[in-house]
Amino acid sequence: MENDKENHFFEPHKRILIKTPQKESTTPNSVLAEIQSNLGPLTTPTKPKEIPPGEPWTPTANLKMLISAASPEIRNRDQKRGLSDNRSGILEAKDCLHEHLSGDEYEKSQPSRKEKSLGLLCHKFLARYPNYPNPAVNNDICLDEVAEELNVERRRIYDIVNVLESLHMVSRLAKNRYTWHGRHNLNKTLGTLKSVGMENKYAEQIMMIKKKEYEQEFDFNSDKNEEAAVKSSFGQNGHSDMCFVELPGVEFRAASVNSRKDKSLRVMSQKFVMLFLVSTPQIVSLEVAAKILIGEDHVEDLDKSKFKTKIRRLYDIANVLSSLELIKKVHVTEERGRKPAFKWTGPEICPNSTVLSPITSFDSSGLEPPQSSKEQCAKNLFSTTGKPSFTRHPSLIKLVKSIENDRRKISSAPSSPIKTNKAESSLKSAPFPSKMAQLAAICKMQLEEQSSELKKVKMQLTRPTVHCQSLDFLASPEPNRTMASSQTPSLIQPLSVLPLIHSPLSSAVPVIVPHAHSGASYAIYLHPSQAQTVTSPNLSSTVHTVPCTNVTGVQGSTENTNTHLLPTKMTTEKVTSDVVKADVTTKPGKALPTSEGQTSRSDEREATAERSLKRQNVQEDNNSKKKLKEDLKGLENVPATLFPSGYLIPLTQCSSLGTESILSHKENTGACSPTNRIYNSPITGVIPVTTSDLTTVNFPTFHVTPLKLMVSPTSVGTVPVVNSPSLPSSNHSIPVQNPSSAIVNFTLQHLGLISPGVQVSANSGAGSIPVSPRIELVSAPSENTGLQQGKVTKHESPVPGHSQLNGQSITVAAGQQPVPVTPKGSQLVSENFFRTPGGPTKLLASTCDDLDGAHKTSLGSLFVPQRKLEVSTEDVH
DNA sequence: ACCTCCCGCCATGCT
DNA sequence: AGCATGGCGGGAGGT
Repeated sequence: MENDKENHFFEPHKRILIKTPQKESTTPNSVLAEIQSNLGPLTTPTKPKEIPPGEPWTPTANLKMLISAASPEIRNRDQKRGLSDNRSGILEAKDCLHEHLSGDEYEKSQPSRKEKSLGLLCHKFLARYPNYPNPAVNNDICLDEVAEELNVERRRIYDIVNVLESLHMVSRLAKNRYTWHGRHNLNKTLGTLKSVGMENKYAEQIMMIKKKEYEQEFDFNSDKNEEAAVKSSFGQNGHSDMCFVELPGVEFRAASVNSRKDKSLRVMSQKFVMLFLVSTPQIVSLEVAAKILIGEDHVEDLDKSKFKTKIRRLYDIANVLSSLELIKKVHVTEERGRKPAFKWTGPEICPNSTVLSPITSFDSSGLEPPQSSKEQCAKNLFSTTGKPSFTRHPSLIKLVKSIENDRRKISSAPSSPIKTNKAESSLKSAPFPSKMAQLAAICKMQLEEQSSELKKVKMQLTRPTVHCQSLDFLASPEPNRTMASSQTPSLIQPLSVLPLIHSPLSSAVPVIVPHAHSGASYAIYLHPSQAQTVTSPNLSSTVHTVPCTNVTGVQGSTENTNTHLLPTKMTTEKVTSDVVKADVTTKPGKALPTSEGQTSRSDEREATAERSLKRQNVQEDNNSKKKLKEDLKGLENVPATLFPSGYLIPLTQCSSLGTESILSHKENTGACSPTNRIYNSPITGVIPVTTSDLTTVNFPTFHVTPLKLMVSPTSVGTVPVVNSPSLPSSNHSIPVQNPSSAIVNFTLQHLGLISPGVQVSANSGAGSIPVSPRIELVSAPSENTGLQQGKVTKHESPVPGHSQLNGQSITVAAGQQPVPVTPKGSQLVSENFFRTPGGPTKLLASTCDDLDGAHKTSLGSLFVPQRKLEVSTEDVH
């Protein structure tokens, strides 16, 4: 397989035409082997649709089918034979088939349903391309060819590609053509998604739903409160729509494509992934996922049909994700019964962070010609192309300038798809010692920054919410608690709260986000509503998360790290890039409710904006926009694009390289990410924590309690200790920490598993986790394994053995997995590559809030009521 | 009987 | 108009 992949490398697309006998294809993947410079006509060949079975003249078709059904290897072999024989070979092919099968059998031989499963198809698809494609090579994918080669309808290929696209493993080049990026961007993408998920408070939503269920079981207040809560959690508005989250450098190039509004499968896929990334146990049941996904759209109509449809779609997505080895099917056994669920087996990810890019960031500036701001937005802002110019912006000013430049570039940049190079970048990346180290460093930096920021925050009163980065610059104050906020609000008021905004600045909603993280700066417009929401006074919550801790402590050697380390100051100085964070754009206020779109491409953004406007009356936009603009100006010249509500708009920026650079910027911004997060969430009822506290430790704010959950006093008391934020990522050492500890305690107590007095603590500081934690972790072994596998192995084997776990049941409470695994080792490299391929691409949206997300996440985890779930892993397929 | 989810109709929207 | 996309849900295979 591997070999094949590599081979494919060069020949991403090759089509196998029946006509052509490709003897040559001796290579295992003969199919792939051919490289056709020409892809076939753009027009799609007719669907391969199945050939009517049995038709005499279509033996080949049958053959194909059979082959496709067969394992790739077999397939190849057969092909070789059959094909080699040649066209006439058709007969032979038949013969071959027939060898094993006689007439009836022959029919039977037709692929069974399973053989046609999307998962299997996806494996075949993935087998065609290397996990880490050489950017230098042609990695184009011709959908028609693939469909033909795999003997499936093109429709099915879309299903696969859409999911891959959601992970930025492929990007659309043009009509029928996609570019294969493999896993180079995966970690980054996942980091971004995690950040976005945090922003959206998915963890909270999950908790809400679980809680609800839990309550129902017990007949607590079940109905009333729960539903209300749930709805509320989803957003008062009704929901937050998320836009497709794009990464810099990986955007949709084809304008046409972009335009499509739906993308639902893509968006669903991203959301689904977010759920895993954000939830503590990292196990998400289809039911919960469907509810959340539906909820966003329409909480109210949970009609059955809709639910069923959603589930169907989730299965489709899950099959692809399973093929990618990012998730694995398991069953969660609750009192009610067994429910299908999936467990994340992919790499652990730090919010945004991800791997840093190596040090240098590139300036995008100059690259592209200016365009109108709209265009920029629309097209996305980041241009990837850039060359690597390093931009360290010591000061904001510089950032601003750079941003402007970027902006120009962007604007100017044609939408045309372009990819550029990148090989070099990859090379560059190579130098870095280890991604891990970098990551670790990053994490540290972030943490430090966060702490520092928190302090600052204390000082300051409030700040606009803008998610992220910008805050730093702006300065903001609030501690945030994202977590707290999330919890509280979510439960009660759900997301509506958004971010916030206390600060004076806040009034002016628009904020520019320097985008430190992403690298690109975004302008965000808040909806009036948001603003309102935001306003809540709140306190602080404390939590700050440490996103990346998990990274294992390794320090990064990278420069970045150092910079990050610099504590403080939000400022710009940190050159390094952080991670991924930047990429994601979040919605400003986003919280769930309102609007939401996070990042999206410009197009989407616009669309989203429109939607939101429609939904809500747009009123505010103008004002907010104006404000924003003003703010922006004030900040810098940076031109901001306006978008209605809550979207982040990238102001400028960098190309993929830029991304990194962007990151650096972000960093500059200051650890913003963490900080920002904090700020962002406005939490309502959260327990205020002093900043200092925050800085010091993560306090999870456990405010959670407010939730309707019934938290016992004791639990509450405990809560403070725990801090969620840190947990998630950090922890290796202390897995237990989870934010959820409080929850756990709560749960355990209720369950009677533990005495009230006992609580599981997850103190961040202490880190130690007492007994109960273990419980939570129980599942870990398997998980870890999975994770590791995923990370490490990813390359080739498409499917690492999942099966081991089969049948095992694990109790999971809520813990995250502490997997030490380094987050993507490949990242560095990949990023580089990334850039290359995507070169010119622009990012659409980037989200900032990683940090916030982290907090949220942790919060979310806290809540999770799952008291105990038994998870049985089974291999699927 | 339920879980999965394949299949392909048909709407949508770009060319 | 034609074609590329992909939403959607009927209904069948698997257990």
